[in-house]
Amino acid sequence: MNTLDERRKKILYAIIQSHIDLNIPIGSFFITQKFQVGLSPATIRNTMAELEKLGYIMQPHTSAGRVPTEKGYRFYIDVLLEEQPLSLAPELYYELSTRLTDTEKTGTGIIKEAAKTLSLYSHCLAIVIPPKTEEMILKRIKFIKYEKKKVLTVLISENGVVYNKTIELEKAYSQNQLDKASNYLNNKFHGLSIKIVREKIADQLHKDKMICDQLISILLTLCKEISLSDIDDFTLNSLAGTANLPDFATIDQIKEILGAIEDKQFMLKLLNQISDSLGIRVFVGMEIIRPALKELSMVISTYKNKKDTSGAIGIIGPTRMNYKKLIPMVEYTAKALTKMLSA
Amino acid sequence: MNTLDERRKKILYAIIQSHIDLNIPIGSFFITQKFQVGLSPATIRNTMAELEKLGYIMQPHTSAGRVPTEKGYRFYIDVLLEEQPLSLAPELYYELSTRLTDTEKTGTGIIKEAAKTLSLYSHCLAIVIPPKTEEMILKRIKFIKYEKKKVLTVLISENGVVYNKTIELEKAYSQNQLDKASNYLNNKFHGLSIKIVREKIADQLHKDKMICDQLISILLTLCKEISLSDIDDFTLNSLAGTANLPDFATIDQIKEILGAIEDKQFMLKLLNQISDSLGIRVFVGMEIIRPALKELSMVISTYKNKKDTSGAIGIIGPTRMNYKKLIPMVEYTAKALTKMLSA
DNA sequence: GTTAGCACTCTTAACTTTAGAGTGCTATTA
DNA sequence: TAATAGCACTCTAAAGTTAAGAGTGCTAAC
Repeated sequence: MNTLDERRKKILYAIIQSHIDLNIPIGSFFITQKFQVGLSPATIRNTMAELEKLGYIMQPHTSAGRVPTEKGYRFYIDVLLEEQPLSLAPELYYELSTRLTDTEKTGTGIIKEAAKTLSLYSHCLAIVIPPKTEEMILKRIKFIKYEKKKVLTVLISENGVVYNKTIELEKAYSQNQLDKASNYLNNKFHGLSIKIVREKIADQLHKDKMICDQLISILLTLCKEISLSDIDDFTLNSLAGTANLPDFATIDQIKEILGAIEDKQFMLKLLNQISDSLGIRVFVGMEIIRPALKELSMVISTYKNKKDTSGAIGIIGPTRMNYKKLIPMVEYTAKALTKMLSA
Repeated sequence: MNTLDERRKKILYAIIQSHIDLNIPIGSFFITQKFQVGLSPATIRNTMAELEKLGYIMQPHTSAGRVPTEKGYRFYIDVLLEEQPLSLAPELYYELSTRLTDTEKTGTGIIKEAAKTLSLYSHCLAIVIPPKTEEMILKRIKFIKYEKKKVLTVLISENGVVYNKTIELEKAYSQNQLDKASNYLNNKFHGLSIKIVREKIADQLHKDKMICDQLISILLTLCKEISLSDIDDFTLNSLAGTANLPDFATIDQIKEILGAIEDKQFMLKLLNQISDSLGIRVFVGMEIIRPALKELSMVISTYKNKKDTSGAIGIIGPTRMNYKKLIPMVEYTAKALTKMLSA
């Protein structure tokens, strides 16, 4: 796929870079002016015709310059940008380090702050997916009774992310019994993930003579109920928290984005898809995800915690976004977040 | 102010109602067709000229029909709509009652659900302001230690709204001490508001010999720290949760709205302003609040709990929104919410 | 292989035209 | 005297026209 000779690469790069900067179709004459390529417009035109035949660029209409196709952007990101070192806007260093440290925030707060900062500097919509609850490492768990059979579960993960979930039990338990249950869990399962806890709990319970029957049933119910279902709140928060809504998108597109993000299934699928390929990932033209998101791209990276599985943080912007600047930006933010969360 | 004779009222009503329905300037001929007013276009034109002189309507340009001014809308809402019974769209009855009851949600969940439903049926942006933490009635309070000096405070209000707040104490306490503190608070102050608790705590403490010194300092710190500062999350959630973004607003306006809503000060001011005048309140042309919100209006109502002070729920939409339908809608939603929360 | 020259295409902006909606004024009617 | 018909007038919005310019592809020359 990356079988383009040097001249073609050079010209393709010039076209895409110029189009990203100026948001206009790029003509042959323009390139001779902006880039010292040592060729005449006519020659460039020939090469452009070839690139067009290969599917990297296209003409909006017969007498216009060329704009990159999705294939073109893909090549630009995968091949052309790889060949040159990407530099990070230095403002972000300072901003992220101060924003993420000076607050005495919980893990959740840090993650949100990172998203806000990212949005501010990228001028895109920032999105965050929190670490999977399933694989979250338990630091503390507490059950608080607040109605006959209703119990509020508070989970605190290793890195300070707090989850609340109300669950309804089959029968009423006293706060005292609930405290026993949470103490038991805290002692036995501290430092393990919910997933593991659920798997081990049956084994453990009947070995441990000290546990009364009620406790068993409480614990089983609890572990069944604690699931991924609270993911949505969190993601949306981080999105809307970004005050500067994108200039690039139409209202319909924003609707579509919000719709997609409200869709839990979608977010989970996305997270799975990217957490396989650790590190940064760029989606060009998101129509695979939703048809209406054709002209949008997403740059997203996983972040990790001390032991937990990763969440994801990234941005959504126009397909012609400034990848050169934004890819390192997302990358750095994810790294900074990882560092802060595992500190 | 409401000194318009019957004919003028009738014609003003016809203009505003038609303009709301069709979003076009309304001409004299149109009115004779749509309303059986028993007058000729010429007569109506005369009346229109008078109404224009009085400032209730205006012409976008010389040869156009008339559109309502803000003063016109104000009059329409305060006088004209008062004179006729407003009816509630019946779908909402069913929808709200099922949505708010069938879920085994906490108070927070109920409030959010109400906002979502409201947004869905009004096609506007729904906003919610949660009840003031200060005056929230305590049902349960719990402190969970999760780092040396860091404590997660979980408050559950009378109506099931859950608040989390991380606080940092001056010295480290054991979970055991914290449990004592929360038990003490639960016993002594159950059913009172945070505000009252704070006021009474000093008195109570030195009377009660059973309390050790550490506990006193914990409690004082806690009550100092628990403030209104967590309001923002909640409001934003409820806003963004509404999937259908408004068709009416420009991107700039949406930005502005989000900006305003992120502004804690603004929300608090707004809440205070409306909670004085219990019940529903309509803001026409919100440029008082933010200049960029000139063409937007807000219909907002307070809702209450068993004993708590009220929060607010409402919608933001175009100035030419369908008040006739939306005012009772917001009103009913607020009432339904009040009912559910105090059940 | 590269380039200059040139005819050709197509878009965009500016200007012109036209139809029609709605008005205000005046004279007329009940 | 209040209501109305008639009419000239104004202004907008849509459609049509024109002209400039940007960029191309092709061909012939270097």
